[in-house]
Amino acid sequence: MTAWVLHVDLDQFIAAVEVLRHPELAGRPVVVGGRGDPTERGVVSTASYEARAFGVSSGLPLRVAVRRCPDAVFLPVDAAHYAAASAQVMEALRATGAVVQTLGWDEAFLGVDTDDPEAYAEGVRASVLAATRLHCSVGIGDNKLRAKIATGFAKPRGVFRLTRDNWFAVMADRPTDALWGVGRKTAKRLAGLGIGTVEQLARADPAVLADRLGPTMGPWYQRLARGVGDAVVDAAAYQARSHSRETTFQTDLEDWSRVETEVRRLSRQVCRDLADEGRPAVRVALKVRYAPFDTHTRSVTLGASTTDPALIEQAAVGLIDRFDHDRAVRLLGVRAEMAPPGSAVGG
DNA sequence: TCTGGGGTCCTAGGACCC
DNA sequence: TCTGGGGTCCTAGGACCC
Repeated sequence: MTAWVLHVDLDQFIAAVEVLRHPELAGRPVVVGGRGDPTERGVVSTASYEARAFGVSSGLPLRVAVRRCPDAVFLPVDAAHYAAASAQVMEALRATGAVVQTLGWDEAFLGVDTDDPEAYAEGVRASVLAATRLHCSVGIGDNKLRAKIATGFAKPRGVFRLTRDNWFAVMADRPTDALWGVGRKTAKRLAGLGIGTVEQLARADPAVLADRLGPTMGPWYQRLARGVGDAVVDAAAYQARSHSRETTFQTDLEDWSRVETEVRRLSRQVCRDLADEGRPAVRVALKVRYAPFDTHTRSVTLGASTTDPALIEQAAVGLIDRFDHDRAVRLLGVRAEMAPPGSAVGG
């Protein structure tokens, strides 16, 4: 028996869940995002494969999506409904006997011991489908990084194995942003160093990477390029380090008395999230995005950790003074950082 | 870009202390 | 004042992920 890491990713999860409760939408382009109104500010959360064929993908502004695919059905995000569907999926995964570490609504790592990981992966796909009527793809790896990247090659409705044996055969000539953890900005910086592919990053001078990308990040990017990563799947319940609530206004706020009203509202929402976990805040931050899209944050460490909503709200409101009241506001956000679990509680 | 909302982690400068 | 060196905390911003 060999230990394997499997990465399970639901296919077009949010769109698929919506089609389950609106069967008449099957086969049509479906776009889920914002409040479901493509004339509003908002972006695409998930597009069905039929919509993706028109160039609609996650993160695209709804106003662009409707231009690219005028016949798409636009639906609002229903977070509670997706969370319920997600819980069913995760339960089906645990029922296979694997150690399950969730990664958001629609992804999980599975730790399994088996001599036939492909058979196990197909069993997972069948179990999830039977329990939820949802399709998923499964990446098989000798660590989390490789399993996660493998899933991209498995989609849709498939299985793919990526290990040290075929890592460079599969990845060597791909762009650096094919790696999990390298995004657009880092890929551009690497390109500036003459590093365009995974193989070039794997072979790059470690001293140059450390000097240009930082003593921690430089070596880490090189480990990514070599497919090196940890293989520990941890089923312990996820403990958030912070909670936040933010709102983009459909029309920019010019009236700063309105800003205070909204900050108080967001603070109370955050406090409810904290209360649900029974954990105190140690720090409060206020985020302001001025029109058109200029974002700033101000924060304060609380004198003592607290669960008192009045104190948290007061801290958030107090931060308003540290912003430019002559500018119009596109977005407001309030975030509370929590004491690490198990630490002493003051106040 | 017409650019959401919920998170995590790293970096870097300044304050402060010994 | 011509003002060292190291450690830690606080803060703001950036990058990335789903």
